Amino acid sequence: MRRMTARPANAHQARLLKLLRDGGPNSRAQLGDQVDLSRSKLAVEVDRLLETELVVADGLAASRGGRRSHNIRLNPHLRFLGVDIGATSVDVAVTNAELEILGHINQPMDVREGPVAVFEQVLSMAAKLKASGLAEGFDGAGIGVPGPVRFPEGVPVAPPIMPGWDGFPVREALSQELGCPVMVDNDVNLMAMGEQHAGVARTVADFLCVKIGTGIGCGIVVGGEVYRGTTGSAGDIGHIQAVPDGHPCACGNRGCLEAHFSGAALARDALEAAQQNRSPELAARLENNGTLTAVDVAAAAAAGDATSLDLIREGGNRTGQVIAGLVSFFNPGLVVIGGGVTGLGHTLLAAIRTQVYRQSLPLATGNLPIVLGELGPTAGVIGAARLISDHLFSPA
Amino acid sequence: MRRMTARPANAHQARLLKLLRDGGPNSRAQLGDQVDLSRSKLAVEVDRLLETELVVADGLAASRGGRRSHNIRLNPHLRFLGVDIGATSVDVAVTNAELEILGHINQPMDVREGPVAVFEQVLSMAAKLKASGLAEGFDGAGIGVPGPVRFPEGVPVAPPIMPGWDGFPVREALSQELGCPVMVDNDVNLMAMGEQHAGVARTVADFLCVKIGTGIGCGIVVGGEVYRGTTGSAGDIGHIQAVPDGHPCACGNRGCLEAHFSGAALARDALEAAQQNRSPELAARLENNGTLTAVDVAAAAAAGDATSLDLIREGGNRTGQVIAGLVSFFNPGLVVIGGGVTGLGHTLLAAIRTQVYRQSLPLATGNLPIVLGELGPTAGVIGAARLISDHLFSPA
DNA sequence: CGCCTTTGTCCTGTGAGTGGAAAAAGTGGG
DNA sequence: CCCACTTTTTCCACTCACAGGACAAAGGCG
Repeated sequence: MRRMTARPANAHQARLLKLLRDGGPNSRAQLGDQVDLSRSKLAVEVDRLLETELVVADGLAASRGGRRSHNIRLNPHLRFLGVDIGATSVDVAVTNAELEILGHINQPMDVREGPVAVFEQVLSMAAKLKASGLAEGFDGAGIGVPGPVRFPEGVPVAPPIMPGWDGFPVREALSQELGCPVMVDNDVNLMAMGEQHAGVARTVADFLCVKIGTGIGCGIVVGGEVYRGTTGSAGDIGHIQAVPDGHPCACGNRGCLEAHFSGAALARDALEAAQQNRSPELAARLENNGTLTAVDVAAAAAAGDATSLDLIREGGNRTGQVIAGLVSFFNPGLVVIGGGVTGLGHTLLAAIRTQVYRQSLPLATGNLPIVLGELGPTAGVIGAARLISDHLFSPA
Repeated sequence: MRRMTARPANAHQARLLKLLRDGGPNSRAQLGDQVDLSRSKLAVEVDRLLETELVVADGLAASRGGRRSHNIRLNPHLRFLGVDIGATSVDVAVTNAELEILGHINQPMDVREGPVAVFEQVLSMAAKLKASGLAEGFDGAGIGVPGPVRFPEGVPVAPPIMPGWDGFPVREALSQELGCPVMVDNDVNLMAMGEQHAGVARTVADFLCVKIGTGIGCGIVVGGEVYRGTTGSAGDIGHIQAVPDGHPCACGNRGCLEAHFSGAALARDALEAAQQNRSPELAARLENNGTLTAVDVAAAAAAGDATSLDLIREGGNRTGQVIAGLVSFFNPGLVVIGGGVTGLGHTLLAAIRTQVYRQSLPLATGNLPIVLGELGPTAGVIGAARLISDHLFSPA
């Protein structure tokens, strides 16, 4: 199939496309209820969208008491590629225009191998998804990288954990390879967009999305829009000082949150505990696997290992302390916790909640839910698809 | 004179009014250069504005090489009232429609006397400004209060340092008394708007404005707009923990920034230093005045008093530490320091800068100016005038 | 089968806005 | 002082988007 290249010609069409994306198939009449346009105008715009083949007719809708209306839906052949590059693994997924995941692959990988090697892998994963018949091509791709991005250009800037990526024209290169429009963003921002689109943050205008993986970052949503800061590094909370004169951090300071709690820090602490024989559970796992990761700590904690539980609680406290400060400052309507360590589950969440509710003022915490992300590993790829669809469903 | 009641009829008129407010008198042609409207359309809208008397003709403009154009300006009889209620004093000022201060009064006062007493004083100050011939009446008033505000209703919510104000219908009441539209906001937000309108932040879209007075607060500007948070308490950074297990704070926690550095904390520490004879300079001032305030510390520091300098440096360090966290999180393009303690001047600023530049990552601090506010005590009232003018110069 | 409701199409009127032409009001040089 | 050139302002005709009503189509329901 020929790939779609059309874009909405005006704000009305853009609005309609987003309604169809977020609400699925809809009749003209239902659309009319949502957009405050005259029926004639609406009909004209829908007809034009049909001409572009961005939307197609889709049979009859259920009757609402009178004549049945014809349904309209986004072209079911549209395909978006969502790519979420983490520090230690890549997620690649195909979605339809409604951002439903049709196929999803996850593979371990190390970003430090550099952009060329990583893209090779991403492209082969995309090819595998194509080969399985899910897509004949892609109409757009969103891609998340674990570091700050100069958003308009789609280029990573000074990413601490991604040596070799600084200034690499990710957007440009991938657009070339895939032959479709590409948008690049920080992985944390994409997670926030994912949870906003299909997860717990659907109805909240201002919220924070804290991702605890190999590092720690925070997506900031203001008025429904991701806020990226002046240089694209907003939300980089991993290097906020959590412990005065604490552990040394790769950034050169001491006591950074990330140095005290993150996937990497947790693995390090777990290893130490195992070697010092403070936790038989962890020691056994070390014996078995040769290494320890956050997953081992989660499993050990689930098995009741006291040391692991302590590690999680301690980390949750630190994180909660930092989040408490952010809550006072930002006064969000919701805080979402996500990322690799969500496996730590309720123990972690309880520790965070305790700190936040204790340290922030009641006015800010009074009605503040602090919850785990709903989408798990799919948040990033859904957010990536959302990113590119927002772009493509805007007037050119 | 009859007060103006007209409002712009559409977005174009609103745009024009704001251009005239921010750029002063302008010719039709100059306006045309800025608004991307056809000459005919522009002429129509200007004529309508002239009819409403919101703008008036104002003689001929300088020639730009051809026919001289007629100048247009906002009605010079328009008057806004800017009120900035602090914890210990009130500022009231009259501005014209271009937000230039025509008269400004400051009087000591204690917010804790409650809204009724404070308003009595504000109204008498406003009356005094009227009596001096600066205004015959007010076309709008902006008012800042030192605590969180439910913005749409203009009502303080759970203000910690303003007992008796919780839920008091400030907007409603003042509007009644003054007979003009009123908008209410947090004093820190108004300071941010003031610096944005006429101060150091004129060209920056995203910035923080930290006000250190009796308490500590932070105005947050995102994309040129003040961000107020879900419940209106955004920027309430005084109760972020700055020192683990530090001084007890009125809020019930320990180690809050405000408990370690603020006008009140500084006065307390100075008193202690004087009584313990650690500072002859401060002791002498205590002897003279019977009390000590931040002003005394500033004066003593200026005179070279080592203890006072230490207090300021210590406080600046604490504040800088918190700001460093906010900078990492928010990645602003500018940080403005203002409020009562700006008298502490460069010593304070240097301490803050040191902490921020040391603790935040280079990407966020690389091009980040940290400066003192330019407007001093007028920032609040200018911001207040700006608030109400933004409201009145928007389509009804 | 007839009446009612809802949906979709058509058509015309209106008002906003554009862009060109021309008039008005300057400047500056010969 | 006159003339060529510029800029500003007004005027006017034309376009275009859009609303909203009339009407046809299609279905539900008694």
